Amino acid sequence: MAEQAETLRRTPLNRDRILRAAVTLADGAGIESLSMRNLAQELGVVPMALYKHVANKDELLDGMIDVVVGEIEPLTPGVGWQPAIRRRVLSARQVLRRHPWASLAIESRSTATPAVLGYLDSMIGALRAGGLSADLTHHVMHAMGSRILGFSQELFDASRQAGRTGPTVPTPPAPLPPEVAARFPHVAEIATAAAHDTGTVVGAGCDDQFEFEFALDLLLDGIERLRAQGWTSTH
Amino acid sequence: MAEQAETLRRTPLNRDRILRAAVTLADGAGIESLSMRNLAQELGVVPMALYKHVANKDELLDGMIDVVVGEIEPLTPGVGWQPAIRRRVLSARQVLRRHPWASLAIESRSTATPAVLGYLDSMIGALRAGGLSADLTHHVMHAMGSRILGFSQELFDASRQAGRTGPTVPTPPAPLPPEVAARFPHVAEIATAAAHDTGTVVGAGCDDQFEFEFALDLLLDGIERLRAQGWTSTH
DNA sequence: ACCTGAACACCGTTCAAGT
DNA sequence: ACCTGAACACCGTTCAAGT
Repeated sequence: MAEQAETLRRTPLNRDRILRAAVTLADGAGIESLSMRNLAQELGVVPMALYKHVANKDELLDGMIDVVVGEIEPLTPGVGWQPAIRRRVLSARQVLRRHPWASLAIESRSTATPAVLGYLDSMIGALRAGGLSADLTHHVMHAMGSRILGFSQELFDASRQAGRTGPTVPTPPAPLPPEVAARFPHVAEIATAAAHDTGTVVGAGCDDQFEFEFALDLLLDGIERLRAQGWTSTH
Repeated sequence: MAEQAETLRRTPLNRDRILRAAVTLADGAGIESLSMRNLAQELGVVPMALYKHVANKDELLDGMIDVVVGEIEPLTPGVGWQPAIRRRVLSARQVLRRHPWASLAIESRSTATPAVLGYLDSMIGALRAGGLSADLTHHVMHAMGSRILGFSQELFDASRQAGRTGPTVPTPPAPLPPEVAARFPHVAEIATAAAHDTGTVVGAGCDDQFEFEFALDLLLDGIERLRAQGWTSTH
């Protein structure tokens, strides 16, 4: 990283270079290490130089989110709405797993950037083209929520832990301590009964591919059923 | 608030009083106003005095989350698993709407506190008592995700905005600007086609009761269908 | 006109001095 | 032993001084 800053020191600073460096820094050292001062140091530049290209830290985060959203694969043409949405959401999930800080950053923002709006626009277009009414599509977009961008809000998500370096260092499974298991027997039963490869219900590695696809298909199948029934909201 | 600090100044400091004051401060002034220094001032106490009762700010936040979770109504006995879960999740939603900072705080934590574990334990118990296998229950808990605690992760949630004072000051509807509508026609169609009482798909007030219940019932109905089919995971 | 060091108004937390 | 002021190591951002 030091030699990276070295080689880049004399190439002129611009918004794109700042955003890419910020994403790399957040990926590697965690979002809590991303300060204007740290980022400037990484770029071999005085902190105030950043403010020529981004108005403030919020705008920096918006730009970082747009970089991430730009990595999501475009929609596959020529397939039904359900596989089209399914593939793209799973692509978004792969991207979000490469940038573990991004989901929390997106949630904290609450204002849509142009890149995010463009992403949503194409998703809505795919649903409409698949025969869903505007009314149903509206509710479906709500019901899918953050899953549209490839992340479900699990109650306890190991990738959210501070200082995590992402999928290159998989979090070790956290076994349920005996005193916890005794106090919360139902949690314990569930944790052991269906424990898959690397985790437990309260431990790490549980937001894995299977759980995500289970929830995704539960939603997509329910939506397809509503579409086939010609469902409309009554209010 | 000043006179509140006045009357409480001489009553001895304890963990409970700190947590309640912290929740009130976060409710009223927003989570970004909750600093150890501000909280101490609100309690008429020197900042360092807090550290006698909470180890650090993270533990303070854990305690605040437990206060909030403690406000959720217990399970209704004597009804089927579906209405039981439904009622409690909707109760949790009411609670979370009183404390808009809580959902983001819960998401950022990632380690379960005893109160949260107790809540999850009783929910799992209700599902198991309703005839769901341990295997299905495990996946269901994942699929429900944060919705179990009464909040869905909407892509854009107005209540997440900094400085919001909660449901007492409802956020005004944000109409879609014409240039945005022109650039993202599908978003515009959805926003206008199914716009309900106070909002648009990218504006405020969209995470309303209807959308939440729509998604909740989509999941609960899908789950009931799996249960009736005797669904088991194949992996 | 551009760049940048110092400064401002904050943080959470440590630590040593005072009682 | 307890309490607490000052201090430390940070923040994001403003602003004025230097080129």
